[in-house]
Amino acid sequence: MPVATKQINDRGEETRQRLIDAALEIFGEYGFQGASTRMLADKAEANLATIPYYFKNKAGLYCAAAQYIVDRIQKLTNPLFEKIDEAVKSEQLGRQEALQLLHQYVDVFVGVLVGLKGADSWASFMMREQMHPGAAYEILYQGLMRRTNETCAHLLAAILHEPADSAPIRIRANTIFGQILIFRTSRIGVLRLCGWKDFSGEHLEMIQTVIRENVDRIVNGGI
Amino acid sequence: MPVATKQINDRGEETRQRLIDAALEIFGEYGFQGASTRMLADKAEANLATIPYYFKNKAGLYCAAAQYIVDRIQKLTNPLFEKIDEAVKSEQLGRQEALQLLHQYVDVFVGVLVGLKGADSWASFMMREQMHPGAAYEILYQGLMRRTNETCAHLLAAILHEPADSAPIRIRANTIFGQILIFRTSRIGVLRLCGWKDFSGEHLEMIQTVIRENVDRIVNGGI
DNA sequence: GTCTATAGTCGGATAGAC
DNA sequence: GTCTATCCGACTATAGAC
Repeated sequence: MPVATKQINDRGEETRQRLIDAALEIFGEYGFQGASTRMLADKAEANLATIPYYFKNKAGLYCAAAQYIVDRIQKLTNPLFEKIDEAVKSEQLGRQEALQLLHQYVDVFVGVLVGLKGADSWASFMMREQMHPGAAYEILYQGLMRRTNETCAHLLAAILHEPADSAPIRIRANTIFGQILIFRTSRIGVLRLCGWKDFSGEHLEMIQTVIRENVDRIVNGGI
Repeated sequence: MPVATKQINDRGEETRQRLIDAALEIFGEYGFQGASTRMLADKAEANLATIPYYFKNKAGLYCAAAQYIVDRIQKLTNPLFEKIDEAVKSEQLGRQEALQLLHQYVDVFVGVLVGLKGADSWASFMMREQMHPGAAYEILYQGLMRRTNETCAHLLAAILHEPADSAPIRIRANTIFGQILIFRTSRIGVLRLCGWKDFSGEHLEMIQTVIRENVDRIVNGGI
């Protein structure tokens, strides 16, 4: 490929990526309807007409942003998911090993949901779609939520000796995830209640420790 | 007061209330920016100009809707809050009694957050403000969140013999609330994962039972 | 207290130059 | 691939009749 062509392509790819970065922030803050194409283009330092050029329309950019979130989070969670899948499939998953994997599950999601810097807009984006499914809901559900829940359910099933798709296991998987999620969905309120400025360092560790303890107690009470 | 005057006032009050009802639904679904005054007026079957007349502007209606949510939820939670406050102040709050009150706390909030019909728009409204505080945040925080968290913290403090404002207690109070909240914030996803159509009857009872069990195990593990 | 009419602004999308 | 210019519809808020 000639150098000139490659440079042109790269310039286009950069503009495309700047639009997605801007979309995450702007859609995250104002929602689909609240965000205007002018805000998006300004934030990306791109021309207004580049949005229909690269993404067909505003909704196309919205879906591209959702897919970007899915890809980025999958990179953080997939190593653990694959490890757990393998352990579950091997059918030799002991109680202690499963509990240890559950601890890692908690750690990974506390890291991603509570600790990850710059994930505020990702979280807003996802929670909006959860509360009011729109064009990007299916992308997020299929790409993230389903596997996240099923992985936790499989671990609980191994520990509590119940089928992974039974209602009590599904519910309990959600109560575990909910203990982490609240520090994201109610982040500002929780920080204020605790008198903290952010969830960093020791605060993050405390949250992790408490939730790990809770999880231990929840699954051990069911012996 | 002459009958004629009263009738006029009532008609005005009715219009005002219809606007607030519409505001809860429309703002809940589309957010502040996504909702248009035309949608609001149409839904309320009121004239467009009644919005600035009664609430000064769109933001005024938004805040009035927030205050309405606070008032309605307080009516559902205050009886329990007052009972708990009294028990805590009496300084004779035993472990068993505190645990029983904690069960009632779970039941009330599962009822309000998960089971309450027509609360979808209330929840959307509140979660939006949580994620991106706007004009109504202070109304919701002072009116609902603060007391909800503090009440749970006081009960945990009585059971675990720690100060109510210590970080571990505050965190644990949030992990308990988070177990309930997820069934609201991720309602659609959870229903889909469980293969349910709604959270009614036996499903609601199962959620309540699992969370109660979890709470028992969490606080009893800390002996 | 409610209505119509309208002013003034901002929205998404497109056409066509470069 | 990026830009300017522009169309046209939708928006909030107000003025003034009833």
